[in-house]
Amino acid sequence: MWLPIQINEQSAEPLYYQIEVQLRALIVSGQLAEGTLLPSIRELAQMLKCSIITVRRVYQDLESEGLLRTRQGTGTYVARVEQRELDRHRLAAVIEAVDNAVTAGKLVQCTKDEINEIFQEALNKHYNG
Amino acid sequence: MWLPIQINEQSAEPLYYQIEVQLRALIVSGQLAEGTLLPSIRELAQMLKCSIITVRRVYQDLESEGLLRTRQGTGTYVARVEQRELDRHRLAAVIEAVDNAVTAGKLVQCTKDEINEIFQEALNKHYNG
Amino acid sequence: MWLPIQINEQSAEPLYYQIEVQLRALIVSGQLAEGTLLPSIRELAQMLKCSIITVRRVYQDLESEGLLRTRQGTGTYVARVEQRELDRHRLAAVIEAVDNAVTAGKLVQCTKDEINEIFQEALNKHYNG
Amino acid sequence: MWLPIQINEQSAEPLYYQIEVQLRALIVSGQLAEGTLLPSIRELAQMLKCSIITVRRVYQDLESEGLLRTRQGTGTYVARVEQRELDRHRLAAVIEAVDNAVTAGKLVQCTKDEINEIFQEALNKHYNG
DNA sequence: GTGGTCTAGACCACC
DNA sequence: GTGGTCTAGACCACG
Repeated sequence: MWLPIQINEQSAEPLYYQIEVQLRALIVSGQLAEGTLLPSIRELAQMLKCSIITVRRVYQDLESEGLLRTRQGTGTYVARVEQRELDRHRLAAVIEAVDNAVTAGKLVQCTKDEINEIFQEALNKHYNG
Repeated sequence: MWLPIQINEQSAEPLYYQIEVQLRALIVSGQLAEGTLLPSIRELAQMLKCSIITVRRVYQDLESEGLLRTRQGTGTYVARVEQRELDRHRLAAVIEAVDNAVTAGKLVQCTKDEINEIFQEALNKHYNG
Repeated sequence: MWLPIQINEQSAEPLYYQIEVQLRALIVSGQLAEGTLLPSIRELAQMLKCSIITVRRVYQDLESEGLLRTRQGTGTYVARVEQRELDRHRLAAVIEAVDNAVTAGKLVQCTKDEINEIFQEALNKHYNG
Repeated sequence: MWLPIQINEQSAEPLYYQIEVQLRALIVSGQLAEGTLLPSIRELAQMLKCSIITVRRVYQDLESEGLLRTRQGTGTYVARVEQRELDRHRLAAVIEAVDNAVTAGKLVQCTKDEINEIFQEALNKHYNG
């Protein structure tokens, strides 16, 4: 089984965190359906060329968030989560990132229009580019 | 001399980083004019209730960015920076934060409208709230 | 032949252990009489939708406790056990679980009354609810 | 700084779990007040004669439960938690253990009186013994 | 000094 | 085969 997860060696972000963010996104956006069996820890470690321990941490963190479910001897599955909870998870990270951006703008005394312009530019770059 | 810098103990961001961001914003947005004498390292550390080491790091970082200038025995001043350079600095952090937010949105497959709505909400919260 | 054994997929307890506890309870409480022929390993595995290995482990464990007896080619039977031995088995698990509960209460400095109240509530929930 | 934590080498319970249970109990029962600085990871590892990693896991788990707060370079503190939340934490483990005990009793068809008797015995043993 | 990340590798329990 | 625990040790970031 293959997962669309990219690791950026250059990034300052910890390895485990990069993986976590992307795997969480796959789950909460419904690209990995409830009940899906994920690759084993060893497999994913090999795929991502990182240590078993790093993958273990990812699975463990997401399990403690209630998004994954592991059973010894069986494997790791996408957990059953209420739709409402899923939506909350899905938008939480976005809302926080947007809030950070606006806060950064206010800090350097951007006007509402000024920051909105920057935002529309970014939006066009990502969605039309 | 007082500086409008707030430290958030709860935040996961390192102390030095929180201070750096805010002090940089004060400079590049013109709230601290060229030539202004900043508090001494010891004074600022006392004001912010943090370690001297932390403040030293902030001053050093901003000096290496060319925003501050330290004179032996006199103190630390806001450096002379070209207006063009200043503008670049001013918007750089905002642009990056905005880009992060849009990237986060794309990761969980938000539509352009969906993320725009979140953004307008944040904008209203911060500017009209 | 049907056995009233429930598997809880959500529980952290290993599969084999859940089955063992319930099957043991059926025997020591007399709900499965001495000499009763149990389902074959394959049958029970099918009934419980679990692995044959898991059921084999259960039968082996209970046989080594002297509660089951396997005859080559015939099947697995409830063994002959002295009444005294049966009673000991029957209460052993309960006594241990109760002891754990009281220990947990002491750990967080519950008073005798406090923990007794919790216990009476649980008792009412299970027996009158 | 000393912490009243006992490790049972013989127990089947994982090391990290034994430590977690006891440290959590110290916090939620108020024996470690809000804001208390805990021993450093290295210190506690030495005190308990276990690996640094084991202690790290304990601190990390309790932090993700919101009971601890760590800051790099500073140390690990008892977090600020609402009293209501604290009470919930405090009794949750007890309620669960008591429920398990009653369930175990029902499984072997104990009467209400029978299990109550076992419970009162345990209570007397622990509190008057 | 503190905690945070990542590694390699051993051994056990479960299915 | 699977995940779970525990170890030792290196290196980095923060204060």
